Amino acid sequence: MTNSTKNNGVPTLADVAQHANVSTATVSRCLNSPERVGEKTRKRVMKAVRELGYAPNFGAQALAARQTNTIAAVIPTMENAVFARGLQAFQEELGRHGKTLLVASSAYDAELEEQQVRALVARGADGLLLIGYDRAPDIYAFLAKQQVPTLIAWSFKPEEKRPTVGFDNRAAMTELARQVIAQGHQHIACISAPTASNDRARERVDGIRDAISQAGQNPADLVVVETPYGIETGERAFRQVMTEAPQTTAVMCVNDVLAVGALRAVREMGMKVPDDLSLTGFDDIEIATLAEPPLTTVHVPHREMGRCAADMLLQILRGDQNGHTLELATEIRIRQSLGPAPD
Amino acid sequence: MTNSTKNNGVPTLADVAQHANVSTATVSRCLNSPERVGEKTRKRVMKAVRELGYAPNFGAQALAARQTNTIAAVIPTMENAVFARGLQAFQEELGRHGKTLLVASSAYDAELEEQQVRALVARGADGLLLIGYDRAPDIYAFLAKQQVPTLIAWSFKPEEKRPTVGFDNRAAMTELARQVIAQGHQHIACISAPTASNDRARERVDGIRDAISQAGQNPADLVVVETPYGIETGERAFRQVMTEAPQTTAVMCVNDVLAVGALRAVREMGMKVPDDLSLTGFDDIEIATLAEPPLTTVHVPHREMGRCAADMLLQILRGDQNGHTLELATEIRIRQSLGPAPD
DNA sequence: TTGTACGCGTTATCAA
DNA sequence: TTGATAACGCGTACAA
Repeated sequence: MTNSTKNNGVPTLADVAQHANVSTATVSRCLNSPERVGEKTRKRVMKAVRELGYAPNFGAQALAARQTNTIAAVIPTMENAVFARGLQAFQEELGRHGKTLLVASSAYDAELEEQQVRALVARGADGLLLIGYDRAPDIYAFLAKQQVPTLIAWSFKPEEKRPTVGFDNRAAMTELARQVIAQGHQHIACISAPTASNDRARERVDGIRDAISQAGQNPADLVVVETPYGIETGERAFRQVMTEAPQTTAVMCVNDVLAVGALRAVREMGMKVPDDLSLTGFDDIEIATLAEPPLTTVHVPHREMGRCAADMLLQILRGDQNGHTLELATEIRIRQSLGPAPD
Repeated sequence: MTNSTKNNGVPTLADVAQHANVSTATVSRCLNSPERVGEKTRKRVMKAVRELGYAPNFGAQALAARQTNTIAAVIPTMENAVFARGLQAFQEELGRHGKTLLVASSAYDAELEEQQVRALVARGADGLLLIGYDRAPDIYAFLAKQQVPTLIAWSFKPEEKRPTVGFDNRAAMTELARQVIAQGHQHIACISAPTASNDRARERVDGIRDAISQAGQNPADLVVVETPYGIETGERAFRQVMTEAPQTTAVMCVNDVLAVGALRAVREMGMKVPDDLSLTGFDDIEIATLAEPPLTTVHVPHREMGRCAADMLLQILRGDQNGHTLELATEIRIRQSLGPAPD
């Protein structure tokens, strides 16, 4: 009985070896370090590989080689264009280096994220990409114990020492808020994603407060409405803002999608942007320029972040001991949704 | 020397077994079929698992169990919201059943797709999700040989017998084109993605031709400009359309993103939609309603498709021999970008 | 209910 | 340059 017959018809190394009249070791070498095999032998082996349609068994390979060439990422959701973009670039760069991407999404749920991390590590991920710093300490402990190199993206706090590629959410939002204040707005409100386990959102809100302080006003006065991600939720949140703080003249949203939702609500309520009310977003995804009027927002280099994340993680896996922290620059994009405060 | 010391400090089944004073078999059973283990023993074992931070070694598990619990998908790009959405739903449903998603994107490149498929299969994917029917026959042959259950999504042709979940691109577009023609448009043009290895795009274009035929006109007269995916490319394509066929009064795009690009070009050229020119899209993603004016388009249930795809693939993996073909309904969404033909 | 022992398909070490 | 063979960590018949 040939091996082939046993293994469901899927050819194994042994089958190839038999077919080419060499040992399994030689076949393995042909595939992994061809230069260490004689020209003639190699040709014969490769022919056998093709003829049998051989592909290595992943489990066996992973077990013996102690690595999977697989990198995992846990993101909040692929439906958010910022993550889709970043991940696309991340994957492309990984692919160039022979690595495969394993993805899971947490739906912005901390507990689910923990499950996903464990699942992906169990699936043999050689490295891991996570979004933002916020998570339970035991996740970090688990990753340390399992020795899974982990890179944090989308956040950057100078005082954090974990390997990171991201931008300073707080500083970026402060800068944007300054511009809003410079337009004479005294009553600013904020629509935010839930900040409980999302340092990106929290930092952005705090960034607004920083600017308010710097302008000599009381940051505690900032009206903040938290709501899950989505256009519709942004719409509802805006109505809530205007109920709680009808004197508001500028609404700063922590992302473009919420801002577009708010924009809709503004229209439905019969007001004009920016004449009656100014609006800002964050991320600078396509809908920011498509919106009517186009959104003032913070441009974030998502693709570059994805690409850099891949490079850095690869470097860490290679054992490079350089400082693995990279801060990317953001840029304020002033567009028509921001105007002077009405009298 | 304990096993633990050998294995880089990462705990193995044997470590847990020793820690809990049972055999490795018992630990394995605790994890995979807890009901076959005594209450007390199980508690002790699970405690050891937690204390040691044990996670099963993927390679070993895959090798022994002969399956990876991993499903792979190759999509054109995650940056296209339709795939991001579908894949998100696909992943959520898989997660509910303990499966992990492996993704790769082909950047709409047939050759790259082939590489990705081979890579993912080599990574031990238990099943595969592909977009559309079009691909080289040897890919299908390879998948058959490797016995990897494969499901096609985003397309549905009644005559194809491969497991499929999708919609009839051609019929949907025909229906939309009928509505355009009903508005009096005699000179229709089309902006399409490259049709060479993309049956979805090709079918949509052919759908327009069908409607033209049915209206008693010559389908060969349809002006078609092909261009890669993107807003900017849509813009350029529109200019080309108006150069080649200035008499055009309606431009049908094979997706919303191209349509939004065209919409921009229309504006820049000083024309009005829909007064001077009508425009349609396909997919009904968010930008379709955000555009000014909102786009007439074909609504596609992307999330449902993703969810169904997961269910069907899971069913196939389980060995269910039912007919694995599901046609989803699309729906025309008439919005303001479509108006009567100008005189 | 629990334990023993073998097999899974590779890689890597060592010798030839 | 090539071959024999021992890991690799887990699942699972089979035995107890």
